[in-house]
Amino acid sequence: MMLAEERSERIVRLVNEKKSVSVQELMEYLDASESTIRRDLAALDSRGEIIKVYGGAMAVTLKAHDDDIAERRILFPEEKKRIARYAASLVTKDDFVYIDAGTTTEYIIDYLTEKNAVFVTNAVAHARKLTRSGFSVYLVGGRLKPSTEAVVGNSAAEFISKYNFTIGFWGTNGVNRAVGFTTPDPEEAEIKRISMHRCKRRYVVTDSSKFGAISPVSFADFGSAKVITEKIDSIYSDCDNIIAAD
Amino acid sequence: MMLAEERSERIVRLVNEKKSVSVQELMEYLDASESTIRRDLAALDSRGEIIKVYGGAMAVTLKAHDDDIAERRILFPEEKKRIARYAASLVTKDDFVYIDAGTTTEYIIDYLTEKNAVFVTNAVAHARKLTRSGFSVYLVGGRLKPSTEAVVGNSAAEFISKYNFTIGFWGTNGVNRAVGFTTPDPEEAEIKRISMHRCKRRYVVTDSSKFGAISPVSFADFGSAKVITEKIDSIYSDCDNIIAAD
DNA sequence: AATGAATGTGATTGACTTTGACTGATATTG
DNA sequence: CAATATCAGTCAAAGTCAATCACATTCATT
Repeated sequence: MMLAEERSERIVRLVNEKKSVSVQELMEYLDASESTIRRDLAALDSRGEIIKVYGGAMAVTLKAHDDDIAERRILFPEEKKRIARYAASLVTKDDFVYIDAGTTTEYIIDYLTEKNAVFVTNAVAHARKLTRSGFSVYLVGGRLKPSTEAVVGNSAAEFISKYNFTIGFWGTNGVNRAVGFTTPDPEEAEIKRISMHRCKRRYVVTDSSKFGAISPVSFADFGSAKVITEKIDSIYSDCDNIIAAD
Repeated sequence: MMLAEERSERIVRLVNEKKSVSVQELMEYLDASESTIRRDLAALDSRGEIIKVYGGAMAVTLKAHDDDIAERRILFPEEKKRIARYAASLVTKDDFVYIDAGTTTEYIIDYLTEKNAVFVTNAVAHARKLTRSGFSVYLVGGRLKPSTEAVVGNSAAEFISKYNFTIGFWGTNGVNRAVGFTTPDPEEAEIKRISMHRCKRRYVVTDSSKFGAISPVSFADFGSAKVITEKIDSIYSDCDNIIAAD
């Protein structure tokens, strides 16, 4: 029988590799009972090493908010990866890049190739990932929000205001023609708003399910950024700022 | 019968090869009793050569901390924990606390109890640990240094300069009467220097092995902070700024 | 040689932890 | 709304633990 500690480590490694994994898969792979796997997942989740979701677990990713049920499902994130790959391809050698906290934006990092670009982010996880991949990273300073481990607040806003980004990527919980881009958390919205103001080429990355949705706080007008998504809803087919990632 | 020393060596070698090993396996392989294996594991764990876990032991996965691998070996948890416990007890309700990057300072977090205090740190790991324990945390903004995942550089210095700390804790690689406190990295030294200037009650936490040592860059005079250590070297017994943690 | 202090060992113990099966509650799907 | 899957909780059995004890060996002192 495997040591409990070793089992936990393997779960974390597996979850991080595959991004999401089901309880069933873990049972087979680690040859342990459902109860044991569930207990492990609960413990790892409470330590913040993984995120438990219905049916299994996902890698730790900073998401806009935990109340978004769709985000908390196990989903094979093919769409997100496609979106991320396209977004990453937009970064060029001399860019000074802002990357917002969030799941979709995190995937972008996996596809970045331009080692000369300089990156700024307010997400602790993104910063670590970037620096481990050998990119030059600046972390935004300020209050650390416990639920998402993103940096927010006055200090953060002030910090960002010093920079002028050439390109930036933001996540969103809602894309709506009338109210623009929206998110549930006022503090994160404020950071998004300010960072967008300081940026020349603005991209909102989102899967198509967010089209039409409205979350409590708006952080930008619909026309103020290009939207990268996986397929364009017919209702929005006349918009020239929506890009379908192939 | 095998020599105790040889048995220990074999355990370490086995653990490092296999990454994890159970007590049962070791009993068979070394033909020793459970009691003996357990005693060996306890000793090796306290020396930091392996990590004891429920059911057996795992290899020490040394994380990339450029300078203090040696430190981790010489003197493992007990002394550091004692130092950390004492340091943590100094934090009171209304404190605005700076915590420097480093292993010893990280241990302090485990013993903090004062939930009303506010914390600032330039170490990503410390910030996450603090926020998960329910403390209010501000992360210093600036360039993320890959090797230590600490925030350094101009931006960081400027960020820190906005604050006035009531109490702060710093690690060091050398404590020397003549040259003061020293560390190998110029950038981290700069951050230490600036954060100390902005702080009223300054504490350097260090194990006694660092006394007398000199590292490349000085960041503070010997007299400018109180030193918390586990035992006072006789050569320094006349100093009134050294505290032995009980 | 005899003594006894110091150390290393293995057996035994009761306390504690982990595990897998089971169960009724809750969530998801068609 | 019914069928199915997943969930958290409880339980007994198995496994693991630290503490203690008795015994053997070593080694310095008498």
